[in-house]
Amino acid sequence: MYRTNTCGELNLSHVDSKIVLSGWVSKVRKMGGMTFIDLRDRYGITQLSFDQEVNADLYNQANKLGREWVITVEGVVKERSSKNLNIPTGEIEIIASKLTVLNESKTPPFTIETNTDGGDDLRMKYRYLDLRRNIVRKNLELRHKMTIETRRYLDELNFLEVETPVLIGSTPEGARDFVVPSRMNQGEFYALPQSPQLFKQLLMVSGFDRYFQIVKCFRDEDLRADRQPEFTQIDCEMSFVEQEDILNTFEGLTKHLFKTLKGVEIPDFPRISYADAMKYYGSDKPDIRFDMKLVEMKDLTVDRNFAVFDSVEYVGAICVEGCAVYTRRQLDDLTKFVKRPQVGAKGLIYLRYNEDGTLKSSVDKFYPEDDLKLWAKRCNAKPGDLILILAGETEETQNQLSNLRLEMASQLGLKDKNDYKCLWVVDFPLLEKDEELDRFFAKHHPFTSPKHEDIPLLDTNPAEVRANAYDMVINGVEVGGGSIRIHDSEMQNKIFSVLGFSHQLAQEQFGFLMDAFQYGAPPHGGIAFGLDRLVSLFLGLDSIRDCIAFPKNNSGRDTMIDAPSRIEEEQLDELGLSLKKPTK
RNA sequence: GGUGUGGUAGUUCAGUUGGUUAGAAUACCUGCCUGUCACGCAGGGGGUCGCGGGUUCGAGUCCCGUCCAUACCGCCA
Repeated sequence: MYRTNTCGELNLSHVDSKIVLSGWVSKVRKMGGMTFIDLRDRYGITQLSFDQEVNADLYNQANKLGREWVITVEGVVKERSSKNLNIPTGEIEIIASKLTVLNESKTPPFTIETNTDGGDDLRMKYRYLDLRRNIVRKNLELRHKMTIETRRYLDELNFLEVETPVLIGSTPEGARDFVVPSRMNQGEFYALPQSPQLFKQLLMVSGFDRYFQIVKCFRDEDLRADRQPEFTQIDCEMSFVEQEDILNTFEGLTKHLFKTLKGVEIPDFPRISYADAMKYYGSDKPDIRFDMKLVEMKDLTVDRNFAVFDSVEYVGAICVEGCAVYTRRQLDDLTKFVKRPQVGAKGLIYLRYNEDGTLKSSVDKFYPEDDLKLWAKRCNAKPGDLILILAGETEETQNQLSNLRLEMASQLGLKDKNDYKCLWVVDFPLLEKDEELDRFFAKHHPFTSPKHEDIPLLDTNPAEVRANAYDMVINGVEVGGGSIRIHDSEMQNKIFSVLGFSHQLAQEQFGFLMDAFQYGAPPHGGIAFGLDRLVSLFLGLDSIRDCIAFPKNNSGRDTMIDAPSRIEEEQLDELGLSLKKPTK
C-alpha cells in the first residue's frame, strides 16, 4: 500500500494511528543522532522523525535520502514535543517504522519552495518541477474552482455546454490565424479558431437558446504578459435577449465567482459609455480603483502666445493628489516617462499647487497667476496637489494621459490588488476607420449589431454609429466583451457592404452564416470572458503565465518540450508542402 | 518590425575609473551536532563572464555585430 493518508491532513486527533504516507522529500534536517524529513505531496507537508537510538537502521537509511526522492513511509502518528503552528500538520510527526525509496531524484536545478531561487526561464524549462511548488499549484487550484463554479452557475440557468470544432476555416478579418495543412486536401488549410464565434451563432439558429463553452482559442499574434497564443475563453451566447439581459446575467456570474472564490461581495457594476471612458480616463478599459480623471483644459489655455497649447487640438490634465512636493528630478523622470516612444508625448507641463497656496508652473512666463488659478480650479486641485498637462491630437493625448494616470497610481500605491472595481463599458463605436487604407473595420466583429437609433447614420456618417457592444472591465483589465448580434441577413449584408466586403466575398467567407440566417434566426447576443485574465486577476498575478500549467514564452515557444520544431521531409511531402528557404 | 532592460558558479545576483588569483548568498559534497522546521557550526568542490569580432600593454568592464530572455509599442475584429 502506498498511502492511507495524505501529507496535509494528519493532526492531534490521529495520534497513535498507524499510517502510510507517500510523497517527495522536501527537506532533510540532520540534527546529529536525529533526523527530520519534510515529506510533501499536493496536500501539504508532514514531518517524519528518525531517532538513532530508537532505530539505527532506519535512521541511517533516512540520512541517505536526497531532495525530491519519492518515498513511502509506514509509521505511527505522535504528538511533537516542539510544535510548528505555521503548518496544519505542525503538532504531529511520524515515527517511522519502515521506509521505502520508490524513486531517486537528481538534484533539481532550483529549490522547490514558495520563494524559489529559480528564474522564469528555468522554471518554464522544468515546469513539471515548478508545478510542485505550493504557490503555483494553488494558482491552478483556483483556476479549477473557477471553471467548476462557472459551470455550476450557468448550468443552473439552463446553459448548455456544447463543443465546437477546432479545425475550421481561415477568415481574413481579425487576428492572424494559426494554420494547419490538410493532408487529404492538399494545398488547403484549416485554421484554429480565434473564438467559436460563428459556431455559437449557428447554435442559436439551432435553437440552443443558452450556450456556453470553456474553450481554447488561438491567435497568432505577438505575446504579452497578458496574451498567450493559445488561451481559454468562457464563451457564451443567448437567444431572445437584449443587451440588458446579457449584462445582468454575466454580472451575476462575475459576482458569483467573486463570492464563492474570494468571499467578496461586489456591488452592482457601474456603466460608462465608450465616449465617456475615453473622455475621463483616456482608455476603453479604465481602472476606477482611483479617481484622477482627465480634465479638458484647451479653452483655458488659448491666446497667451504659448504656441504649443495654441496649436494643438486638445489640452488635458490630471490632478495628482499630494504630489506638489515632487522634486525637479521626479518631474524630469515623469517627462522622460511620457516621452518614451511607448507613450509618445512631446513634453510634459506641470503646475504645482503648493501647500502655502502659491502656484508654480513650467509655463508661468506665458500665463498670469489668475490663469493658473483657473486651471487649478478646473482640476479641483487642493493645496499640495500636482497638475500634469499634456497637449496634442485628442485621442493620442488622452491615451498618453491614461498612461501617465496609471503610472502615477502605481507610484502612489493606489493599485490595491485586493480591491476589485468592476464596470461595464458600453456603446462602443461599431466601426473603426483605417486612415491609411481609407476603409472601415469592425471594432468588435462584423456580426455586431448597430444601435437601432444609429442605423440611419450607416449611410451618412458610419464613424458615429454606436454598437450594441460591451466590455467588462475589472481594475483596468478587459476581462470580457461581447455584443448583440445581427440576426437579419439584410442588415448583415448592409454591414458587409459598409465594411467593403463584396457580396461575393461575404458569401465565400460567411455564406453558411448568411444562409443560416434565412432559416429563422432568433435575436441573440453573447459575451466571452478571458479565463486566464480572470484567474490572474483573482490571484493578483502580474502575468497570466502563472495560472497556465504549460505556458509559452515571449517568443511563442514551449521551452520544456522545445516546440515549435521542424518536421521531417517525409511529413512535408505528405502534406504537399515545401519550405521556401532552408532553415538554419 | 521597433524601443528599453538583462545575460557572470547548479541557481539568484554583486563586480567601482579597463589593472593581482572574478566574489556573496543559496544549492551541492564532507564532518560535527538529539527537537529542528529558512536549524546551526566547520570545511570543500564548482566559472567558455551568452556567442563572434574589434580597441588596448591589458576587457566581465569600452565599441560593433549577433543570439537568447523579458517589458512595452506596432499587432491582438
